[in-house]
Amino acid sequence: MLKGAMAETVQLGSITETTDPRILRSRQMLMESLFRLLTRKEFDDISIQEIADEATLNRATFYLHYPDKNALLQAMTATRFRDLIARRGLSFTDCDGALRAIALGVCDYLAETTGCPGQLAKMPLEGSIIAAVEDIFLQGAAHHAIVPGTDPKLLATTAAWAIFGAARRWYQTPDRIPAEEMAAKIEAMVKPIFLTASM
Amino acid sequence: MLKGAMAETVQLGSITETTDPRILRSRQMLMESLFRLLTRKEFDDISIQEIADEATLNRATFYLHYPDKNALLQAMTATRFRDLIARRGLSFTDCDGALRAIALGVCDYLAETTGCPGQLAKMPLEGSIIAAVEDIFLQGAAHHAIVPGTDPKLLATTAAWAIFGAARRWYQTPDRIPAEEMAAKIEAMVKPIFLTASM
DNA sequence: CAAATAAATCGACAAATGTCGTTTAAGCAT
DNA sequence: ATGCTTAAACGACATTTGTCGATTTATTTG
Repeated sequence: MLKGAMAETVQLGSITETTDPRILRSRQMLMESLFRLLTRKEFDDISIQEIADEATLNRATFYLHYPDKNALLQAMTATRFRDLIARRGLSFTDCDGALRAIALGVCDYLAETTGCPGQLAKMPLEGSIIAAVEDIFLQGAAHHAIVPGTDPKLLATTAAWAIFGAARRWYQTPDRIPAEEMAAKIEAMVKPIFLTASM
Repeated sequence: MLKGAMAETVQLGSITETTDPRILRSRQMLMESLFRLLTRKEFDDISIQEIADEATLNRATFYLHYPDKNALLQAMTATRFRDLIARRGLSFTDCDGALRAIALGVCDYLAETTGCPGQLAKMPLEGSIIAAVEDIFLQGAAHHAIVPGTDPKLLATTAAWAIFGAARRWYQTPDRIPAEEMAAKIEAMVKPIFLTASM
């Protein structure tokens, strides 16, 4: 898979900020197209041609922005999840109960976006959601006194994976408890990770 | 993607045990083929035809057992990781330091199996390794006094994701600390999850 | 405004994917 | 040993994928 120039910018890793309205517009339309199609069909049954058609873009244009379907799903998920968090004004700067609020955000996102719980297994959302949660933690870490021997990145990663894993299990459970209740449980489990001393 | 009969048994979820030597043989050969090919090429660059050829099986036979390449990778990873753990005789029944040993197992598995750290990002190993770790925890839970309000499954899932996430970060880090050292860190972070009271 | 830059379109291509119906042969039960 | 069951092989098919080169069109810069 030779990855091509891909419109100058890269999706994962360090992003060369783009202002070009054409690029922004194309990517946005692709993400919205996929989202719309997902309400009707399963991810696996959606072809890149369909996504391009729905976005009124040429198929080749798709490949100019994303290497494959998964990358688009990834990008879409990251964007939508970040928006959800942003709408709720979570930044971990207002540190109180932020952990619970983030957990709740993940639960809600899974519940409102993913159609069928069984389908979740196939979708590679992990990367995007986990990365977003990780980022929030890291932002928060900047506002805290840094415990000497501790690696904030490792803590953020570990906590993010723990939260996502727990939320995922919750969502896949047949008869779920309320999201709020689950968020409280997650908070209780994950909080101690951050209190890890002597590392 | 109509999933077809798939040789009577299913990969994920409840597995209808098979004794038929033909089935066992085919699956084993496919897993070994993929492993061998992975030492030479990247996962993305391996076609199903190649896997089938390497296994001296027909391509159609592949689809009799796995819906796609990812499912095979998943199965292969689960099998190999379980073997690694089994070779080390880890069962969490010998509870002391088992958590650290499992963390070490995950680190070692990633390091010895995955070729390039950057490639890891694309591979959906999560499901398989995490599921295996989860199982080990659940086995262990059976040997412990069950704390009333606690859900062992949730704890197992959360801890498993935390461990995998941490190990994954470690493996992707350019200049890694020794695996043993990392395992100790992971143990320190994850242990408190199991001590969560009042859930 | 005009020229340079770069994104989007178009058509085409070889390759890979996923699925079928049919045939061959291995495993299993009586 | 005989026959039933079912896995594996085979060949074929329509579709999707990923990539190209060439062209058109939109944006930015000077």
